[in-house]
Amino acid sequence: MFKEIASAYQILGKSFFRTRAYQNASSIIGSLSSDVKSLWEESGLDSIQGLGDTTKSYLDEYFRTGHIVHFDTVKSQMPPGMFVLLDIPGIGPKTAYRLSKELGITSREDLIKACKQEAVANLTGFGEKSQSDILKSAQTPRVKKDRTLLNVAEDIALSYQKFILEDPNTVSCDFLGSLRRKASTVGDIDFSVATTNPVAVINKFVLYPQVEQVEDKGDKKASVILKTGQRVDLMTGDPASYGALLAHLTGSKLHNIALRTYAQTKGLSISEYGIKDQTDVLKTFPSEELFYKYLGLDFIPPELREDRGEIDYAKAKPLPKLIDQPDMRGDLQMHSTYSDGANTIAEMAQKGFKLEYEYLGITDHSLSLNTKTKQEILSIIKAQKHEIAQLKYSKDDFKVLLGTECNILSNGELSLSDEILQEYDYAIASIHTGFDQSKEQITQRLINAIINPSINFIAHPTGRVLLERDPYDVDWRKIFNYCIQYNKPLEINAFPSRLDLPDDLVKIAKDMGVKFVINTDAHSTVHLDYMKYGVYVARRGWCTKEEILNTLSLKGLVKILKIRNQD
DNA sequence: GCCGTTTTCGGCCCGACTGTTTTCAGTCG
Repeated sequence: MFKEIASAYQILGKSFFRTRAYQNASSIIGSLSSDVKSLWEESGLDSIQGLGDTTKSYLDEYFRTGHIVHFDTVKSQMPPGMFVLLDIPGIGPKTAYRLSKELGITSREDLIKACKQEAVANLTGFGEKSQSDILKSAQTPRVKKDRTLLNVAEDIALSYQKFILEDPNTVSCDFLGSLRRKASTVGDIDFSVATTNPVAVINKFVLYPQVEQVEDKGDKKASVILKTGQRVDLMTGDPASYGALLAHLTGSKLHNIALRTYAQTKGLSISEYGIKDQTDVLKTFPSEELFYKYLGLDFIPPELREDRGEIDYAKAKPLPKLIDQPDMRGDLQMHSTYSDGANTIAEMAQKGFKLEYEYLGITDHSLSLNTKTKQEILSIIKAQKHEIAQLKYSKDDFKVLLGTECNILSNGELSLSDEILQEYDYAIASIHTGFDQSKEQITQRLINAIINPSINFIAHPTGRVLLERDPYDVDWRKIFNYCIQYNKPLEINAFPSRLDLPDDLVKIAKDMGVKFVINTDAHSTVHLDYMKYGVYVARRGWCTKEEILNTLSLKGLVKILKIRNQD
């Protein structure tokens, strides 16, 4: 909606900067990891940087009434159909306006017809080439999903990177954009290459066997579409000035804008080639470290480059030392053949040992007292404990814990009694049913679990499944306060389709004082390798190892997390 | 419309690529 109003303002000749403010609002809202309506309900949007009073009042109006009167008024002054055309790549506000105004086009189909009838090429300012480009673009079916899960994008990018590195002209090759910032989902897959022979590298780039079609190919950059549907962009740069190129293309867009605005206050102008001072002399930087240093800033890790205050922070003091994957000493949520896992407890444990963890917790889904008697459940727990006791490892400080993932039922109760829960070394609680309940109901269900002394932490707190299922409605500020009061951490679920809590809620919770555990929720030994994705989320939430409890030794963990049966 | 290390007015990120309008406008990232 904000993007549409920006387009309309552009046509109406409103101030360029006012127009851009609407584009910025659209970018800011689009770059949030959480749903803007949830944030509105939490805090009145004050936690979002960059939205001014006007924008916030429009959002407020929208969430209260379902529409924005001012927006309706503005849009009614535009030809109908203009906004539909804005979705077509290559068509911006001016083009959309002219096509809908002068040719009466109101749909993609109209546009295709007009191109075929040569009507577009006859407009002044348009020619045959424009017409055929527009036709092609309009006929290209919308991609099924415009974003890809981070782990999928990473796998694709690693193979592609290997291919690019085969070319002797490639000095180095890096990921860029949302992929490098480790965002939970990735749009385009972006690469940069440092080279003194960009043409050779670009020629290699387009020959990758997985390429379906080459979209653009110039002297400096190229774009292709893969058979799997993703768009991949390559940007090349000279090794001597590669630092500024990396910074420019890593973004985010909002970070770049903030960085350039900051540079201006020092009389400096930043581009992907380097930094110019007031005498217009370009200074170049082979590395990003030198680039940020020249600006008087602490090096900003890519995960923090989201314009969430990182520039002010890097100016004033060193940025927090973010948690790193080697800090992780254990994994506390996974499933075995006792529930829906593919591997046995022994196999999961063996893999955890190989990952050099100090401890690992098996947390099969809880059995229900509806289908099993208490005695049956207790005997299964006994069997699991026996199986764990038989495990032997070359290092005697590796420990396998027995936990359970207990359902928070729709009526707010837990699926197991306290008496049974106490048999486990620890218990985690999570919601698997009743997703559609009201915010009050879901919040209360989570609170019930948090205040229960048998529950050690809450797993995948928002319930979202990326690209598939929205999170349920929760009063997060209230939950975070309960977590602090009852000393209960929240899980950062590392499973790539969950990544839950989302990074922006992690930052809010962290700032309030909430602690976390990062777990894979593995359903097979292979999934235990997903830990890194949870670490990325924690990094994007500004977490140091101090906020993540499973960076502690077993002894420390037992004490802080109140793990049972560990004398 | 937004915002503050020249702060409540006056400025606002920077460049590549493309097509067409021979010098620039539109779109994109």
